[in-house]
Amino acid sequence: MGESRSGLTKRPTINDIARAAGVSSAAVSYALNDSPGVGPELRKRIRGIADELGYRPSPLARRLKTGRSRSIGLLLADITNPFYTEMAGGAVEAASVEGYEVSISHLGGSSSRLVEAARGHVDRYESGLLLTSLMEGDGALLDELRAARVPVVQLYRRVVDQPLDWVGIDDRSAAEEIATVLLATGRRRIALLAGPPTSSASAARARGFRDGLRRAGLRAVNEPDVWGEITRRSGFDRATALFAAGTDIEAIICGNDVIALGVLDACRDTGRSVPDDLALTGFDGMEFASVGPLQLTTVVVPREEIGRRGVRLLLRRIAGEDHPPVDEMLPYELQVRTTTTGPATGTA
Amino acid sequence: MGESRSGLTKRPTINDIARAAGVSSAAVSYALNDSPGVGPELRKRIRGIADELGYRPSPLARRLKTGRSRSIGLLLADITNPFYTEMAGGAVEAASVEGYEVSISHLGGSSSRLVEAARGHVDRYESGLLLTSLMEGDGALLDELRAARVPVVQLYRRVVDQPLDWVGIDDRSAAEEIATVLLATGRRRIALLAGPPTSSASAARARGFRDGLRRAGLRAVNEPDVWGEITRRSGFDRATALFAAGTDIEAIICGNDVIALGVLDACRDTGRSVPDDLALTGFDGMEFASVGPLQLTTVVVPREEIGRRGVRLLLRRIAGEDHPPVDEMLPYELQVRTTTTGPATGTA
DNA sequence: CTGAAAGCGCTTACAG
DNA sequence: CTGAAAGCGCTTACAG
Repeated sequence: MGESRSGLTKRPTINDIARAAGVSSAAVSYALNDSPGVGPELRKRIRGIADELGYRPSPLARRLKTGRSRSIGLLLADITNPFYTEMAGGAVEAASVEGYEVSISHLGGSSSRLVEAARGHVDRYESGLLLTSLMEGDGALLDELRAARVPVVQLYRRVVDQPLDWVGIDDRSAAEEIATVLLATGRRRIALLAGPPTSSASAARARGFRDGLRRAGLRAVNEPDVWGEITRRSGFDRATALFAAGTDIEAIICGNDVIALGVLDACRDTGRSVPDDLALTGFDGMEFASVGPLQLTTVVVPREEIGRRGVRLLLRRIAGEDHPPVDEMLPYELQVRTTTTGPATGTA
Repeated sequence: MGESRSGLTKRPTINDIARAAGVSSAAVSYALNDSPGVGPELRKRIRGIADELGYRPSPLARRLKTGRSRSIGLLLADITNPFYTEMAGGAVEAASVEGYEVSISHLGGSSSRLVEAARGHVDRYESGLLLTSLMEGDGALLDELRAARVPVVQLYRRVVDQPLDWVGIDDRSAAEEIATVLLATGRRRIALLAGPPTSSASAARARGFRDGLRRAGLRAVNEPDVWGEITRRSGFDRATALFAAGTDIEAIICGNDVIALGVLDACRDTGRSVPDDLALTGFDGMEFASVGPLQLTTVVVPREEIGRRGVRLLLRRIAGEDHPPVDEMLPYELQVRTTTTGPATGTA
């Protein structure tokens, strides 16, 4: 201690204020934090000096000392995926209302970084975690977090049998509904391009699609090879393969809107028109599902609301509420648009 | 309420290891950080104990002590906007290669939070900042950061006259090119729906569009009211107004793809078909610019690469390189697609 | 009401 | 080569 250093941009600390005010640094801390321990006029004087010096508290020091923070972590597998960034937007908004900030990390598509990212948040004393894009294999991480008593909420995807809060929609029901809508147009020869079975959401949707078909006495023409990635590329490849195989298809049910985009690419390449030659359904209700000539029949998932609810659930856990795991199912909206209307080729 | 220490799960610290090994905590620090100060066999023993205890260093303590971090901050005005999240993806990737992490913050659309978010990164000893969505009015923040000697790189948008690194494309030239492509189809009565003039990118694009028109002896039919927001809503509203005013238009040049989406909505509502009734150009080259029947003529901005280059520029500054501000202009790609082809109504 | 002291978990000159 | 000590910037029992 003693001499002040002449750093180029040494920021003022609590000690600088204390020195200027002729009090202890503890008094400064009390004054700045509305804690008892200093009288009103001293408090005022200290605050004046703090303002004058342009003092900003060090969040690092505070966290280190208290072991707490008004901050939650949000893990994004791919920051480029609007499905999850919209949840993030809702989460940030809801958190900010409660005076929490959310620290977002992006795994760059490599799920092997999930564990290390989650630990990073814990190591920074984040008070809870919002987890997205969970896969079946992530149970070990959830076990670890639970053992460490870190509050966690699963957003949309989940790991089965984990006693942890979750918020999402009833994927199975929604999927059954959209299949039913499609069947009502008379199409019978239907292919199914689902997501990966390791995603709880994709699995539930596939179950619903199949339930819907079964109730009409049908099964997808490409059973059991219905699983794949939820990328545009995968949709394109799988649709192209179906077309090339000469399978006579009247409709394709897609596990999500992005897959449907890939199918549309394949239709364009093969000169098929939608819905005349081929009907199509998506899932998610992304913004691009409705642009100009393209009007995809889909299920609108309330993504922002999922983010907001996730935060609220998490904050209750952070506050110490102790109750059995909550499953929060939000309402969804079925959007029936032009990719399933228009002339049906089938006769039902 | 009150303080609930996560007591149950006390994480091991350097001191626990020291105690277990019968050495000082300093020795542990040396051993774990490859610093000299401990012999090889002691080092090995200490590491063994650390592993055994499941030790993870506290990033907070380290930052606080050293005042440094291998972490950079990335500010996103809106995490929901794919134009910028793709830059973020590139940035995270490039940073990770160099052993840096990037801490992403989202301002929820409120640019008043920009200053506070930027300060937050600085307060956390982030070693540099990647700034996006900068507007003309953000000069004061940049001044402050420069005074504080915080390395900064501007991504895409910039504030004029700021002696700071920047990476982007030549918006003016690209805009002139796309206007020229449109003019080559014979359309003469053209409207311009630009972004806000306070965005350096929107302004440069507008300049380029106008240059292109001027070279053909034309000006936009809606001059000088060409400015607006870069939202789908704004595109819809502005196009609807033009249509309602009965202005005879053969084409609309849009400041970006999202605006073009709104124009497409308006075309759909008014029964106009693209490009027969109305030609259309976008800008950005977003993924949704090319889905099935919609094939928008646009300029593809290398978004990921901008993120990567931004990181590299920033890391050089962090490493202490001292040279005049760099303007890094990346190549772009003109995508001429169906919204400008097809029957021209004009005669050139 | 007030202040001195200890300590969060590290790193790093500095002596031995 | 080794370890003791100081300190990063805070907070919070604790004693006066």
